[in-house]
Amino acid sequence: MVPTHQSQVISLNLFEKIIVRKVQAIVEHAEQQCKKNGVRLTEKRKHILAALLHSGKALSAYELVGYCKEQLGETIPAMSVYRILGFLQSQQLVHKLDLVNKYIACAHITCHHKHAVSQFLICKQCQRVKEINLRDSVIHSLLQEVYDTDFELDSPQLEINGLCGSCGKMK
Amino acid sequence: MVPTHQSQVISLNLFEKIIVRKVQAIVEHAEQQCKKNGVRLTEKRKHILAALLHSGKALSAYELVGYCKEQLGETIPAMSVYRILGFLQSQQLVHKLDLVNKYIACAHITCHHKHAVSQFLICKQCQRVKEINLRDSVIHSLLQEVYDTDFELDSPQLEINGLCGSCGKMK
DNA sequence: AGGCAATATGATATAACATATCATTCGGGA
DNA sequence: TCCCGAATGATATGTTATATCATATTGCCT
Repeated sequence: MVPTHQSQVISLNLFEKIIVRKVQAIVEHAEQQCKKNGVRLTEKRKHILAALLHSGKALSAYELVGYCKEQLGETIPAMSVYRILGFLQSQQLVHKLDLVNKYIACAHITCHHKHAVSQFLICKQCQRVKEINLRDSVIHSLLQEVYDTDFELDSPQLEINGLCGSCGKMK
Repeated sequence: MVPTHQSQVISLNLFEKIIVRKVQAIVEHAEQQCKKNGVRLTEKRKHILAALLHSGKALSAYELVGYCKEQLGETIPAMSVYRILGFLQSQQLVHKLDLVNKYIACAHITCHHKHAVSQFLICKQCQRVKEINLRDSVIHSLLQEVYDTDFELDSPQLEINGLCGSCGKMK
């Protein structure tokens, strides 16, 4: 069933409201975490984190500058964005994807358990990113094999290019 | 036993000669391969490939510009280096390491068997790179698990940061 | 050999990503 | 309230990469 234009608008608005509320909740959670760690999640930092959460995808530093300008009417210098991203990374609230030079909000901010190092599947078509945790057995054999070649890994963060389900189907 | 200065010099020269000869052999092999594929490995392209092989590590495009200038007395514009790197990648003679924005000669140019997609272990201290091939079983379970999350990988090229054996020992 | 088409390279400009450094402002405790 | 340290702003510059048009080289066909 194809929805009418009218119903699309309504459901998009609803959807948007739900997202905004979710983002707020996550940001507040992050703020508490920061307080616990003796650091501050300032307004600017909240804006950047919220922007990443809201966009739902990986953004470059300069894309974040644009996002803040357009969505929040706030001009944040690129230098500040980089500093803030650095801070958010130090708090594990954001991860950098070196494969595409973009930044993404951690998918596990509100998880209470200590979360493992993640693997990232990056869709090279729509740029959406899925943060997954491979099974321990896979990680373990990977680490073991790398260790056997006389290399030490600090962490099994992996970034892998591919096509997500929906882009794959469109081929 | 600590070698004398004199013997060090001699062995370094010897070592260097052996390396140079090896590089030549690999470049010639690459040239034959290219001919077979109906493309040309021009002088400039040979220089870039040889520079990568000779350095034994991953280099950025601009580092290659410097290398050619210093070692070969030849000034190649950065634009050309990028184009040549693109060509070499298309021929699988060079791989790009997105994690560090550098380029490395393929470790298997002279192998006759059709070679698999590789994994790269990148030492974040000395920048040396080890190109390995994980066991099929590991790759297979990795691919399977990614597939289960509704993602398609085009290739299991992995880039992993860590410390190589010798840098690890120095810690 | 001569000329044509395709390929390769040069030159120049500019975009995209990132850091260094010094100045200014903000926030919270004595 | 004043002071200190943390955060942000402003400016400059470094690094990585691509776009585009001009020139040169190569291989091929006649």
